[in-house]
Amino acid sequence: MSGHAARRCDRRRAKRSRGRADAAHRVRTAMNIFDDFQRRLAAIIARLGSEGALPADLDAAKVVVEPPRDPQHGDLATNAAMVLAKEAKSNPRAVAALIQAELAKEPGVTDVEIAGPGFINIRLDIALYQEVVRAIVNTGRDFGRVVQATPEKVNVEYVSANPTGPMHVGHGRGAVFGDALANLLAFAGANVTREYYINDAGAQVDVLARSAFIRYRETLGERVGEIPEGLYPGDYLVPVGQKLAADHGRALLDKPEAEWLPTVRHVAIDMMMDMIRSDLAAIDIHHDVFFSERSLSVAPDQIKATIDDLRSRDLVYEGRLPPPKGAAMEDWEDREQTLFRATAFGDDVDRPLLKSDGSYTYFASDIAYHASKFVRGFTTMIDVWGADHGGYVKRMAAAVKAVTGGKGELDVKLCQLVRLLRNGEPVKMSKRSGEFVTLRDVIDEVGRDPVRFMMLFRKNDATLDFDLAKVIEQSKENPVFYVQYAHARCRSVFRQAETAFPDAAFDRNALRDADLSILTDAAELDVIRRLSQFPRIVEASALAHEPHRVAFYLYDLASDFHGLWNRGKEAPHLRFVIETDRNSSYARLALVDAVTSVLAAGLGILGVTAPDEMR
RNA sequence: GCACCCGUAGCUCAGCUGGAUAGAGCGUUGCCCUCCGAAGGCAAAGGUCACACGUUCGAAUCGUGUCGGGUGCGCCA
Repeated sequence: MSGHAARRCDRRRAKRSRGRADAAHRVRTAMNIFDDFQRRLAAIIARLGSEGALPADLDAAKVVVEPPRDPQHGDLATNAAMVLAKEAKSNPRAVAALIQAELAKEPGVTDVEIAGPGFINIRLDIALYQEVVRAIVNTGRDFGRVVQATPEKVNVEYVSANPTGPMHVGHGRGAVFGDALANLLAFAGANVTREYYINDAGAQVDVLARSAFIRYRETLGERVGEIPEGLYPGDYLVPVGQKLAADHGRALLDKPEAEWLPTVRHVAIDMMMDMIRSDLAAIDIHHDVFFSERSLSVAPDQIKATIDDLRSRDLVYEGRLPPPKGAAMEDWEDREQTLFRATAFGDDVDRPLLKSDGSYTYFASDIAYHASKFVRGFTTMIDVWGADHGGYVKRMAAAVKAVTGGKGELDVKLCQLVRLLRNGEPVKMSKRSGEFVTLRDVIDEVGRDPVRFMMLFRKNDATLDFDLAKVIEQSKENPVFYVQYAHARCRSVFRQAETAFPDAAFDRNALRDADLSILTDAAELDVIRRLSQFPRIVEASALAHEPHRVAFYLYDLASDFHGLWNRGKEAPHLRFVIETDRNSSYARLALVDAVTSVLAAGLGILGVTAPDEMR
């Protein structure tokens, strides 16, 4: 399985607490002027409090420092006065005046003004921005990376496709999303484990085994005809049959199903997982842990242990369930069953743990699985599911609360459907015949980078149109190439520089000492401002578990850079490489180097390559 | 019937967890290559943020309700 759905209120709460924890033990490796001023502002508010100008111990939690939407308003804006006014029993503009006077004394601040209902707008010395460029040159691709003193252990479970056949494009979206999210959280300082839950225990893998057994008989010369209804018809099982024939000869043929099925199932699952792993490797996805559902119920039965534990706390009981209204339930049989008290944790109804034949429901296994995550030290769990499993989210969230005593946090990220198109026309897929467009087909046709980038260039909960023709188009219409092209152009500038200055070096050591004071043009500052925002984009997307924000940021950065590039056409003195002006060239190359690093770092988070040239 | 997701320019979508005059691409119109990569850039036009109340200094964003679209609703995973 792969699917599932989401949970809002808890997520908000989780984010707030996470934010506080982060601030407490976070160490940055690179400058973030927004955080910097956030801290300075907090200090000012505290100082005004201790001096009696403002009440002491004001709650500054809602104070933010952010870039104003309109650049006319300066470099930084804060809502501090408006947020604090009520608690200070004063009006916003009066509070603003107090803060304004203090902010104006801060180094690097050239102007502070009060605007509108009480915004405080701050203008910064250009030199401060120029130093951002130097900081990026110094830290390279680690600009924006966060190092936490005690990294939070995060488990990201993604893909988890049934080992019964090839992955389709929908799986691919979840796979890419989960992988980018894992990269992002790691970049933001978390200790991330990438996990795949193998659904190797249900009825579906028995169906897989029976399907493979037919291919086995076929390999041994039997005419099997059409694959019976209800079994997997795809010819990807032919190699499984061949493998069984090679290993067992005719030995399995005359045995009853009960005897051959475990063997066949085992071989089939292994081969399906090999195929899936290989497909994932083709888009550079590699999990740390492959967790077998079956392993939960063999040896010591962890599912039973989990249920027993919940029962001891009165969270499992025997009872009856009302039939769902509205949905067609003609075979509904009212019976007493074993139920998890999900309603005690916000779910709509209590949920069954045992099927009528006495075996565990999928949900029962999943509870034990998430209990295992908690036992292994993960308090933060992220599950990436398909949107068709939306109805499953509440019960899983309830289960995690129950099984972790409220200490574990689960965030389920749902990925909406992918519509596969070619030149705007839907690609036809027939599941019945076993012929459908697999993820591998798409990767082979368009390549890894377009698949990864386009899957991330949309919010995860919005449906995605994936056009096979457009994603390989090499034009501005295609964001993949637009961003990669910006990186290639950056590299091209350095090749140009080496030609213009054959005797010079342009490595980090040379660039970090450049005189950056000539970087004053509006287009240059646009790029630098954008660069300076990268750390807070990383932080915000990591907190929200939304890697698409990084993709959109990169698009904006690429756009700024292309704009700057073209300025050099109208205004030759703004060109990056000026043969007669070595100092200017060094400064501009430092800027280009910074753009290169941030583009590369961001693309790295998305798992997309940053090419040196694209000719 | 119930739950969750979505509704923003003609089209496809962003909107930094409540901020100031709501943005981008495509499409339309008009410009920019003897010049670091035109696979690029600049400009114009385009909006009742589905609708109605509410919360407050302030709402596309939060709450309630309505309408419209999607997904799901023991013994599938």
